[in-house]
Amino acid sequence: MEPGHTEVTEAQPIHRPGDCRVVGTVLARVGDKWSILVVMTLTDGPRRFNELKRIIGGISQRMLTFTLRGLERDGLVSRTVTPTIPPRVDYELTELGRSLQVPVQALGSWAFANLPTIQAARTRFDAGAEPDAA
Amino acid sequence: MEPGHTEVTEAQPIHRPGDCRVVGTVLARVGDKWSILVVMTLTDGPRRFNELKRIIGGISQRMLTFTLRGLERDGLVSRTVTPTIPPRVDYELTELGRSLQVPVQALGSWAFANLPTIQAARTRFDAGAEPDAA
DNA sequence: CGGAATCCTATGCGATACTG
DNA sequence: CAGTATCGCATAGGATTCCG
Repeated sequence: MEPGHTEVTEAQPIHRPGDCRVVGTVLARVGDKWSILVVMTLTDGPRRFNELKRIIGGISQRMLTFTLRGLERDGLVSRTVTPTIPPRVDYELTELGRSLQVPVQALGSWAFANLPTIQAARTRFDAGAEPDAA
Repeated sequence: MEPGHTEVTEAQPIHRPGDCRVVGTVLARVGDKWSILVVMTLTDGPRRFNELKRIIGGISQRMLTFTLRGLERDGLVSRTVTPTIPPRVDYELTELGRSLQVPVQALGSWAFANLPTIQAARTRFDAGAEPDAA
C-alpha cells in the first residue's frame, strides 16, 4: 500500500463512541508525517500544488502527492483541475475536512499547553535512565 | 531511535496555539500504532504488563514495552514495580495522561461520527480511479 | 512475569529523473 | 506546473530467544 492510503476499515470490536480502535483509525489517517500539515495549511483557502509544497517546506513532491491523494480519497480535500497549459490544480478542504480541524485543533491546544510538562518529564526520565551519560 | 521514542523538541517556527507543527508533534507522540490503544486501555485503572497485552491484543511484547516506555518518558503513564517473585509491574495513567484523553476522545467521536462518510468517499474514489478493475 | 537482545521483513519516504 | 516511476536507505515493528 502506498503511503497516505491508510485502511480505515476494521473487523475489530468497535462498540462505543470513542472506542480505542476507532480513534486509532483516525490517527492512522491523520497521524502520518504530513496529512495534518496539509490540512492545516489549507485552512486559509485553496492552494495549488507547488504552493503547498513551498509553504509546508521539507516535504517531497512524492509525499505531497500521496498525502493529497489520501486526503482526497477520504473526502477531506477536493481537487480541482484547470486544464490550461501549464495545468493548474487547486486543493481545498471539503466540509468534512474543515470539521476535522476542530478536534485536531483541540489536540493542538493540548500539545501547546503541555509541551513544557512533557519536555520536563522527558528530561527527568532520560536523566534517571542514563546517569552514566553525564 | 527506538519505536515509541518520538522527538517533541522542535526547532521549527512554532508561534500560535494550534499551529501546524505543534499538532504534528503530539500526533507523532500518540499517532503511532499503539500509544493511543494503551492510553485508552488504562482508562479504567492500573493494569499489569501482560494484562495490557492481552486486552489490547495483536501487540507484540516488544512494542508494548517500547510504547509504555515512551509514554512513561513523556510523563503520561507511571510505572510501579513490586519486586516479588515473579515480579509485578503496574502501569497507570498520570494526571497528564488522563488530560490527554479529553482531546483524544474528541477525535474519537469525530472518527466515529464520520466513519461512514469517509468510507463512502473512499469507495467512490476507488471506483472512479480504477474503473477497469470491475 | 516482565523485559532485553537479536534477527528479519515490510514499509516510509526522500532523491532523482522523466512525462504531459 | 503537476504529476508519475524507479531507486535506495532508514525505520517500524513482528517473531523468537534468553534473562532476572
